[in-house]
Amino acid sequence: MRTPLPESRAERSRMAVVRLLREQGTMSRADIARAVGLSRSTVSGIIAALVEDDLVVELEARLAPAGGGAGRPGAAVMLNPASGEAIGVDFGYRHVHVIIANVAHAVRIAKSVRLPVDYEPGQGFDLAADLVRTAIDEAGTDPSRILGVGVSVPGPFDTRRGVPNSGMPSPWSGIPVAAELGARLGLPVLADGDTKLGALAERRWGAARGCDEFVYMKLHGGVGGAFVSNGRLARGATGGAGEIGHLIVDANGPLCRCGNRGCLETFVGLPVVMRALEPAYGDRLTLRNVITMAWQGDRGCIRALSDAGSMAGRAVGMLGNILNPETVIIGGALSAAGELLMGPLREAAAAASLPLAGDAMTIQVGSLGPQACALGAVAMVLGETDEKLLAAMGS
Amino acid sequence: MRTPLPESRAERSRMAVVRLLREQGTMSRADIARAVGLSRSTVSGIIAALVEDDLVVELEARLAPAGGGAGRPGAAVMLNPASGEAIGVDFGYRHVHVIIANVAHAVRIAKSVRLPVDYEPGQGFDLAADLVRTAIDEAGTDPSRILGVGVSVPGPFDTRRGVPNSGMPSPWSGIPVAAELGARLGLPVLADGDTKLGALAERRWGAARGCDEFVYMKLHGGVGGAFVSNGRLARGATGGAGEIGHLIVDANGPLCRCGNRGCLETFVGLPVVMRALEPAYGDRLTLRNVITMAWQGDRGCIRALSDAGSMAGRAVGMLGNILNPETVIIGGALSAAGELLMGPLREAAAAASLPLAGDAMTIQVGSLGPQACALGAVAMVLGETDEKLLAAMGS
DNA sequence: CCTTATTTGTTTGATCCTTGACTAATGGCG
DNA sequence: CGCCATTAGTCAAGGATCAAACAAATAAGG
Repeated sequence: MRTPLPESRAERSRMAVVRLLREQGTMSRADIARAVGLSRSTVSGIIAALVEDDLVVELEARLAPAGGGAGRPGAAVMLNPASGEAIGVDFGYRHVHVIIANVAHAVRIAKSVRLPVDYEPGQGFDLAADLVRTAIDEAGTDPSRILGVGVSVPGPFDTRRGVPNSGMPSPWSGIPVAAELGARLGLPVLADGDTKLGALAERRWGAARGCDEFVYMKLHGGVGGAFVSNGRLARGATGGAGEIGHLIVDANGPLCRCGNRGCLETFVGLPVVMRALEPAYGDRLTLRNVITMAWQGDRGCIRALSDAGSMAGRAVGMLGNILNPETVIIGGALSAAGELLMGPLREAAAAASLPLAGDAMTIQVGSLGPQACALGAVAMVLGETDEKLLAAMGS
Repeated sequence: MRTPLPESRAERSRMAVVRLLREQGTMSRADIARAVGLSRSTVSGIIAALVEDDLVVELEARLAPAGGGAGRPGAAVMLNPASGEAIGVDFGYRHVHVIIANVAHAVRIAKSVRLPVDYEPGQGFDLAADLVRTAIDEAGTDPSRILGVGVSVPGPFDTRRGVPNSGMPSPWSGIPVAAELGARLGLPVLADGDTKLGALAERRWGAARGCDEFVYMKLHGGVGGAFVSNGRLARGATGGAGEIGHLIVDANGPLCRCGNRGCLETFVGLPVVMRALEPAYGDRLTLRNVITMAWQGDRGCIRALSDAGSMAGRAVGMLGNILNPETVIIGGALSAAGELLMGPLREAAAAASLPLAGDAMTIQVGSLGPQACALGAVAMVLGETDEKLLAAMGS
């Protein structure tokens, strides 16, 4: 009775509800009606059909009514966790992380493998494919229930053409990531840049939950970012929106590989911080060491983190003036330094931003830690996968 | 047969069509169907009803089919120009402009009055109200057919609270602009910041027509801006998004009233340019003089414009890296200098932006000139006014 | 405790919209 | 020139959705 793709109106409504539940987890019928713009009665019918097909389950839990105070509480419904799983793959600059989460957002398994710094993408794909297969195996997931694989790629990503696009020479340039990994796995694959996915994850499940105006800043090997405006992730003309590593914070600063001076990336970012400490501490230091020592009171380590924070804060202040976000989320490895980084960062941001923007802005550490990008990849799959789940529903 | 406000589904569809026609001007039924997501048959019915009510007229003109090549051409329909008019009021920093345009986007009348620099808002409201009444009179407009009045206010504007909000002391701070003018005119009034409205106008009718990723930069008394991302104007948490006057382009530059050094506004902007020329040329110079003399080859004037362009370009380059727009539109009084400003601006922008962003970005002068903000105010009214027109339709 | 106000979920007839088929009008191709 | 492919506009039949009314479930207030 169902045509293959020419989604009927009913099919579209059904999908809108499923997608919403994938993103939001658990809601009442009335919540859903408000969110997708259908009437309560229509949503009731759709939910009944989905329950009939075992795609949705109704919990005994009751949800507080919308008005806050009085009113009959709603019945919580959620996607049947057994109805699908999504895989997130995060290519870091020397790791690959893989997680599997079900449609209820529960992380079923998380694995990780170390790679040499500046590994070749091909090497990464092979390893990631192995890791994904192992994870599927260990989790005991039925491959037919996998909705898709989301991939997080370091650096800017041109979503329209589907390739990494840093604008500078890089081994990742021009590689059709989704196709490469898809060929190795035989699964549908979606790809995007790490910063955009980190922002997506923090917005859906982390510190920026539900926030429609925010900036995500990733202090990691390089410095990247992304921002959400009007509730939608900005991509720009070629996927470069939000990339703030080359914001100029000091016109007389050190030379950057981009050809300018004083880019944010020349002050902040893991290699720069580590190199600053090398003369005094040697080259066996890890970031973890630095943070531990700083907390124990080591003045040099404190200063290194504080310097990075100040410069990042200057950039945050300028971004605040331009984008006027409600909140700024700091992610990436450096964010593990906590207040040692954030104190100076906040101070510098306040100094550099106008009261109009600065007073309205909170700055906080991301709440998802190193899993942020892999979770974002999962969120992308849960948010964008379409027919798969519905096609599996039978008559 | 019609309930007052609980818009039925049909009513909503009807409104969507009307609103689309207000924005787009003239389309075929098939175009409308694609744009609002209804079927051709439904749109046909709606148009028939609107024609019946004299709100829409069908032209003899035929529009080329969508596929480009073959196919039956569509019949052009547009809103009946006699069915409504919108008024735009632009408070400049020493002028008030008023225009009246009909729903077909035709400017029926444009008037302007000069004010002392830094006039009081109250004074401006009184004058503007008089000017609007005169304009309505001269145009012979029936007041009952006026959809609303849009107001452009200089500087940042907090749309959520409906008041100007520069974050710095200003006579406009905290004044409920729409209410003030509405009380004087007895008409529905909408207000927003000049830069946002300029961007809106350039997007709808000007150089950024239909562009979903662009930045608008207004080089005027101060320096302001706005940007569109994902096809939607960014407002930010408190209406400050896009305000780029305090982007720091030279950390060692002159002190700015905002408390930082080297803000864009300390290099570009009318007063700064004029003051730079004062020692050599005296204080009787006007911008118009400067531009004329520059075109005639005066080295000092050329240099003043070129310096402003370079600094603005640096900011454009940085904005390009962050926002990755398809195009950047330069508006405001200074943009009248044309290539004398734009040449150095483009050069500096190219130097400051990464290839990823810079190669994808065109920079051009706005095409609406000094009327941009008033037209944007009209666009806001045409885009956001709702019931008024439909309520007037009778049975 | 009982009433009132509020919100949820369900039912039903009416309405709006779409699907599919048909005709009209054009460009491209042999 | 005549045929085909393509798109626009219209019409009838069948569905999807909604509005209205109702019952159920709670909080707040007397």
